[in-house]
Amino acid sequence: MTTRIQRRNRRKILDAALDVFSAQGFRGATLDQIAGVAGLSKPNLLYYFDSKEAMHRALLDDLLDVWLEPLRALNPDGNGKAEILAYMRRKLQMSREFPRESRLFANEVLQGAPRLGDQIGGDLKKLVDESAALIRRWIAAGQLAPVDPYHLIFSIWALTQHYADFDAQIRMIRDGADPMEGADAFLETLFERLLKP
Amino acid sequence: MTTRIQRRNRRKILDAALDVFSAQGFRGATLDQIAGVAGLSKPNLLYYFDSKEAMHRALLDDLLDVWLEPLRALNPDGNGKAEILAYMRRKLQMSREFPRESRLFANEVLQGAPRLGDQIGGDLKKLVDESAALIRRWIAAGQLAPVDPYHLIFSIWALTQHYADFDAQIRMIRDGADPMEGADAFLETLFERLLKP
DNA sequence: AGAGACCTTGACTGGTTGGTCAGGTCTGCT
DNA sequence: AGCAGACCTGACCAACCAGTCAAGGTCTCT
Repeated sequence: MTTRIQRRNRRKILDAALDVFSAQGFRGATLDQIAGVAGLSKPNLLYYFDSKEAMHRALLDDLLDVWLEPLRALNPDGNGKAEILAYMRRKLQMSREFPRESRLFANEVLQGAPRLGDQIGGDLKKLVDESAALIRRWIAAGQLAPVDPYHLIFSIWALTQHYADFDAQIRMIRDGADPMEGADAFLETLFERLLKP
Repeated sequence: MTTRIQRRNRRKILDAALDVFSAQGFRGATLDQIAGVAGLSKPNLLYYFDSKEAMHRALLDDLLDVWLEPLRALNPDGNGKAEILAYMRRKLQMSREFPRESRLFANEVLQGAPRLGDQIGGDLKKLVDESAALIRRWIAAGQLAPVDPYHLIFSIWALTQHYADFDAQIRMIRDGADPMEGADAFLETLFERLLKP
């Protein structure tokens, strides 16, 4: 049974942990930092989670579901090009709404995905393989230009997540303007032209 | 004056540091790991570099020059579309040849570029601004489809570096096959279609 | 109100890490 | 050979860090 206080504090801790892990990486983050952001004492963090690693794992477990939802939402009966464009838009929207999650994921993968290897090799791979097969069917049906489906998926990931992951760089180059200003239109054009049969 | 031994050992240390920093991030890396990879003792590392941070800075200083060289090589008198495509090819080649450097850079930017802020805000921004102006001239001359030059540059960075930075993920999805297999052809098609006037 | 479970924390511990230092070894030069 | 300077290291230190624990505070339910 979980109490009201438990729910509130677990949420506060995970939110703070996401702040810190996504900005510093797993090893760079300290429990003191997380405790500071959460407004709780360090021993109290460890009352709710067994270890620093448990917090990280809890975040990653939640993350993968959310992260893959847009890909799962591809509709096999829809129009190929429209579906891919919609997928791209959803991914871009996620970078806008959940930049911390994007950076958490990026940190993890950059370091070889030591704590995420199983799920990437399992669930994620399966979903990507299925989506690739679906894209191939769309191509065969003439709804999409013939492009490699894997690279197509990777390119959507790369382009959309770049705005969240490299936010600091883009912001400095663009003098602090919203890094994603104009991104929608640009990506729309890019994929429109790439995919036109 | 620098001796032969100094040159050899500095090189060994920076190479080992690049290995470790790019795989673990700055805070995640330890001097013991670097010493192990370099085959030198920890105090010996500190005989050649004042601190852990000095090693990191030395790497970043070297890096930015190499990293921006392809962008500097844009030829204002060349054909716009051909120049951009050539730039993309050079960037992709760099991801292939220098994946560790790419990941070092990604780690740094992901964490807000705390040790690279000045250079990104200075040299890099200046170079990008100039390149963007050049791209606009090419567009005005009808050599290139009218796209936002900043987003065009970002898209090249995103797509090419993704193969180095997210290597672990791509490798798992593609069952260990060379992650960049087919990338050249895919990106060629993508930018060809995007940029055709 | 009172009992009992739940929540919180100051003080501590053992291990790790960046960095120091005194003294020893090697190298290149005459 | 012998010397000066460059190179190297074991032993050490202070700071930091994840995690523990006993003791005290708070909430909830009757």
